[in-house]
Amino acid sequence: MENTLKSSLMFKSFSPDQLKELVKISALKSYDSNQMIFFDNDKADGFFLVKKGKVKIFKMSDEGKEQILHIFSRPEPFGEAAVFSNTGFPANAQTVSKSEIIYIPKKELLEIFKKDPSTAMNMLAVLSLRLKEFTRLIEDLTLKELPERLASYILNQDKAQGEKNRIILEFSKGQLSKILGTTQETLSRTLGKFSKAGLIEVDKREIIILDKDFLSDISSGLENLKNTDI
Amino acid sequence: MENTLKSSLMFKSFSPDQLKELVKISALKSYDSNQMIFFDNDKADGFFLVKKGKVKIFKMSDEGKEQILHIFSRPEPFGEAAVFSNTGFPANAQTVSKSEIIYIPKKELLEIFKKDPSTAMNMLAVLSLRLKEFTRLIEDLTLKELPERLASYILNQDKAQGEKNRIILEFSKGQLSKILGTTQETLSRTLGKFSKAGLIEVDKREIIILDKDFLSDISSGLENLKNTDI
DNA sequence: GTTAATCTTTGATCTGGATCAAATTTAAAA
DNA sequence: TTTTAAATTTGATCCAGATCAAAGATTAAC
Repeated sequence: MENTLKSSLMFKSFSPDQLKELVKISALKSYDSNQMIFFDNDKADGFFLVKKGKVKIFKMSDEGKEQILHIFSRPEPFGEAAVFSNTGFPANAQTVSKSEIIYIPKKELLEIFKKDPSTAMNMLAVLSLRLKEFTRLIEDLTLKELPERLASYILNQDKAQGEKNRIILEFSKGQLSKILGTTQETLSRTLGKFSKAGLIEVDKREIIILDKDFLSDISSGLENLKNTDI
Repeated sequence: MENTLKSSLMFKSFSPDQLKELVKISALKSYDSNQMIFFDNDKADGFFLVKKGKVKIFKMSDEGKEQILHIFSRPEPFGEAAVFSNTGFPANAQTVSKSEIIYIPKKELLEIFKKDPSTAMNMLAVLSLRLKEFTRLIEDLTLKELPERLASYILNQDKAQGEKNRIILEFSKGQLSKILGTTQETLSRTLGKFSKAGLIEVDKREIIILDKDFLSDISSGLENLKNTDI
């Protein structure tokens, strides 16, 4: 647990003693895959940190359509905003795989902030980055078309996985479609289009990048496949 | 200037002395209507607070399409996130009307935080609320249809303007369409549909609410005008 | 290894809202 | 007031992506 806490942006500056104290007030909980952690609007008495596994934060419409805001992995915190605004959680949280989650109660956290104001500054940085990320998400979802978003996703993922021109999708295509703000069917078709155009090769959860330049042009809106006669 | 600062969520707990000190480090600047305050990605050395007028925060695509994230008025702060994440501004800022803006430089602000940690807590609350708002914006833009968003907007605005069943639009319909994530033409048509269905009456920038219940049903997705033969 | 459950793909069709273009209306300037 | 510019409306058409339905492919369970 210490390792996870220490490696997080929030508590990275903690001394061994502070970490010990933090561990004392934290609780560790195991979750199966697809288990709900909290629901939109639930009262928030604390926040969470992923120790193991993956957690998706998402909104859901009455008709059951789902938009994923973010999928968190180790050692990212989630649910923090609700703690400081004294409101309910702003969205739903559910595991995407078997997970272990650290829970840090609000009351004790505020004590820590008092003792060590620099923690609050770290938290400000965390929230600011999150805000910036959401700004980009809004931009992507409202000003860009799906091929653009998909190409960006593939390239980002390639970078994150070590620029091997070959990525393994972290989650199912169904989940991915909900991150990209589309449906399973449309994602499937768009991947198909990319394949036929010779940009990628898809095999189950593996994607091999064949034409990075073109993919990059699509991701920045310079190119599209509309006039490509495939 | 003191009044604006004091009435903001961030500095509401400041003593007269603290306020005086804050005023000393702040700068006041006047802007014409439609003047840019900063651009997406600009380096951020401080943040802003609206003293007078209105400021829109927005993203813009290469093709010139624009999505408004928020329009701020007195005494709301904007551009704060960039200060704490040490990154550029996450979007563009431009006045929507003649405005007066208070500028608070980063370096001095951090000093204040050190002296008075409770300010940092206020800032955490501000950022958290903003985050929650963006979460709702993403939900609205991706999971709801335009009539739903428009009905919500009208009802919210009515509440904000004193529940008089009669609202005056704060800005042009062109701007409004960019808040609602659509185009001028489509907004015009949707307002027209609402009018024909007897829900509202539109006269220039004035909207009179005739059927609040139906409007409310539309805003929560319970109703739509698809089967209404108008 | 067979069966069942889950994911993914493919085909056919539909639709909300965008786009293009032109006419009106409203507001600002001279 | 008249002129000019800007904002808004209306009409015609188009399209990205959703939806519905069904077949195929993977994966997990027994």
